Amino acid sequence: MSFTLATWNINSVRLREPLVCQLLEAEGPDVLCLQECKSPVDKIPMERFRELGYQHIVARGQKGYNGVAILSKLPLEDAGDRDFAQLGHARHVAARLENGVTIHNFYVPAGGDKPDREINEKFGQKLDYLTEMRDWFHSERPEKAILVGDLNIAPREDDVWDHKKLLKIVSHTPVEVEHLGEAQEAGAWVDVTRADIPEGNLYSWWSYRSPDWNAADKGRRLDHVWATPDISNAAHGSRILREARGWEKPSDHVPVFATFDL
DNA sequence: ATGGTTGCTATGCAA
Repeated sequence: MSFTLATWNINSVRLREPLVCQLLEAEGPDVLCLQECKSPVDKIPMERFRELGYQHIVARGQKGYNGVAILSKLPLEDAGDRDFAQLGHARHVAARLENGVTIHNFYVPAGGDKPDREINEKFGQKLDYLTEMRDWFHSERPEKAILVGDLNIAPREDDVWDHKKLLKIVSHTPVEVEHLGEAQEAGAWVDVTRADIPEGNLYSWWSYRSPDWNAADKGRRLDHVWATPDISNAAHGSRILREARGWEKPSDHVPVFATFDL
């Protein structure tokens, strides 16, 4: 059995319902994980998604902020959620496919502007969120699992447009990279995208504030696909749909894909 | 050091 999965920070699922449909029609992933839906679950426009064959939907939402959803052609069951760092935010949901694979969909806190928890509470919350992810994976020891989402950290030098310029910019500071690395290690998660594409710069996000995103290309790889070692060898075909950043009324993030042969 | 843009929702906050 083979299935293709995509992850996309959609930055309002209601505003961008047409773009979600465009992606589902053009690419037809078996599973699409969305973040920043910015919608209560009962206001997610599910009808069009269902018409396109995505009959199975698991979501967590809140008004205006955060929100995660998993749209699937394949049957899946809700596998719960966790409120890491007790923020009361809809930032995680899990679902289980019939083949026993668990999919974790994450939206890690962005962390505010200043990379200093003494003066910026949000940065501390981001680090705490990652620490609690680490502790949970350490106790849980995930198996046959895939973790995707907007992790709001670009860990490698070639995950950003200028490593040195970004060392003090939230999303690429050493302390964040270290926290993310500990969470990854605790679950023995394999970075599927980088296992597939080990060389070269990779970005999944370009700021709205950069006037000519394509020419300037000041991107970061904030969106990730991880898998546990028991299934990571089954992953291939990773790609990042850069062109989606140029679509009409785009999200600032683009979809990241991987295929699993299981 | 600062501002640049977008979305939600009605004013500033979060990203």
